[in-house]
Amino acid sequence: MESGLISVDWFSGDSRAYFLTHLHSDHTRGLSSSWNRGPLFCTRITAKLFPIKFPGFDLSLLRILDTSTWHCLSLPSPSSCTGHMLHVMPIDARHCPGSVMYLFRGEFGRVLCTGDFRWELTGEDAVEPREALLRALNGRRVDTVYLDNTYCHPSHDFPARLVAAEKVIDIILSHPNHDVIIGIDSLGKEDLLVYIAQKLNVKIWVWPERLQIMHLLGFDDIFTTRTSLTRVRAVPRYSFSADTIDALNSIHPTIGIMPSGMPWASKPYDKNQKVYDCRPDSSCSSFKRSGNEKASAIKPEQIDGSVKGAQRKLFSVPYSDHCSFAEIQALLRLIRPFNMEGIVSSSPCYVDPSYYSGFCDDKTETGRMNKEQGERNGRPARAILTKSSFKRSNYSNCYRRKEGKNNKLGTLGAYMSRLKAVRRFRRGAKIVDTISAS
DNA sequence: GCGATCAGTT
DNA sequence: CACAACTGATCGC
Repeated sequence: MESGLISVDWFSGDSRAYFLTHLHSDHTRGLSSSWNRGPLFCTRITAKLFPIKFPGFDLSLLRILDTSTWHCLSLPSPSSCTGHMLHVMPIDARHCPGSVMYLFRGEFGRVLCTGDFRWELTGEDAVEPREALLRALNGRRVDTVYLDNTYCHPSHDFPARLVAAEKVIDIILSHPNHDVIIGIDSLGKEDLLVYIAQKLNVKIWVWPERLQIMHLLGFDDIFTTRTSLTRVRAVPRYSFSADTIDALNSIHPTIGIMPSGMPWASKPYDKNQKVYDCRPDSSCSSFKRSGNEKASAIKPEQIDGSVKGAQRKLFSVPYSDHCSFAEIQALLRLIRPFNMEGIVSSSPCYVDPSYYSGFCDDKTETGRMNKEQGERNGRPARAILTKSSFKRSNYSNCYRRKEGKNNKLGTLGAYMSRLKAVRRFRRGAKIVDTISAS
């Protein structure tokens, strides 16, 4: 007999409590305006944005948690009359407004669910999350981390966002008479836009729904929906293409800036090369390395010969709201997890994070499995994280801690026994508590 | 109408 | 090339 205790970014199953890391749609699968399965924990900012994403949602279900402090929760046990006591600390994930990681402490040990996150090594804002995590762990290790492994590969090497933002400023300044279109999503990249507004002393146009979000986030004077007030406009990324730029250029000279994409991903791994090429003629989505174009450059005409003109006006800047490989390593050095699970496994170069990061103990099942699997398959991937098998199965014991009390985590005989995470259908984890009620 | 799924888009 | 985050079509109920 088993049922769920807590779920993170997973809203379909039956759990005692639900935790949401942030409001991007790939983390809210199963949530809807009519959702009412139980208490839903999130940050104050996420709660504030909830009615926009889910109009009519029963807000009395929301439980707001402050970041960087421990919260003690008593949850009814899924399968026994005794309650479960657990502690949770939300830690600013620096991914998008309201985003957090959750550090849980309970009979199951210490579990960190990162959600999507960025872990920049420099900058004022990076200090508090790091210190909160250090304080919370107090020298202890994390038993299991569910990791945002989006860019968990040595080839994913890109700068801090402030550096990328400076690139954007350079691009705009070198086109003083152009209109500027920046592709963004419904949440995230606000810091970039604010930076542009302040550095260049301009307002920034956003579409009406986005203005509403900006106001909820407390940005009152920077954004506008009046096109006449500014030459800089942020538009929905999915409505933004080379064709759009072409069309706009028939009216007025316009450049486009994509603060994401992943131009750095096409760069072959080479630790001696660190080139961030934002020139338009290196194409909007390719990475040309001086002196060795053959290796990685995708010529504009290879992408679409018909829009070569527009390609020259489209700039890709490596402004990422996910960790670089180095940042993932930095986090892992800090938490020294016994086990880890990636929450994303869609990239073909992707694999289990521990394969590249080298942070799972070789002693652990996870670490050993990865290495064996990698060698067997000739490519470093672990079977349980592949697309086909990842969808609907249970992976009992796949990440059970090997050291300690013979897998027994806690005195009630509770085992952390199952991870469910789904690839692009959802990026969440259900932590299921199995009580061996004999 | 509603959730689940799939096929697209930048 | 393909990512994250998104829209839209289709399905069964």
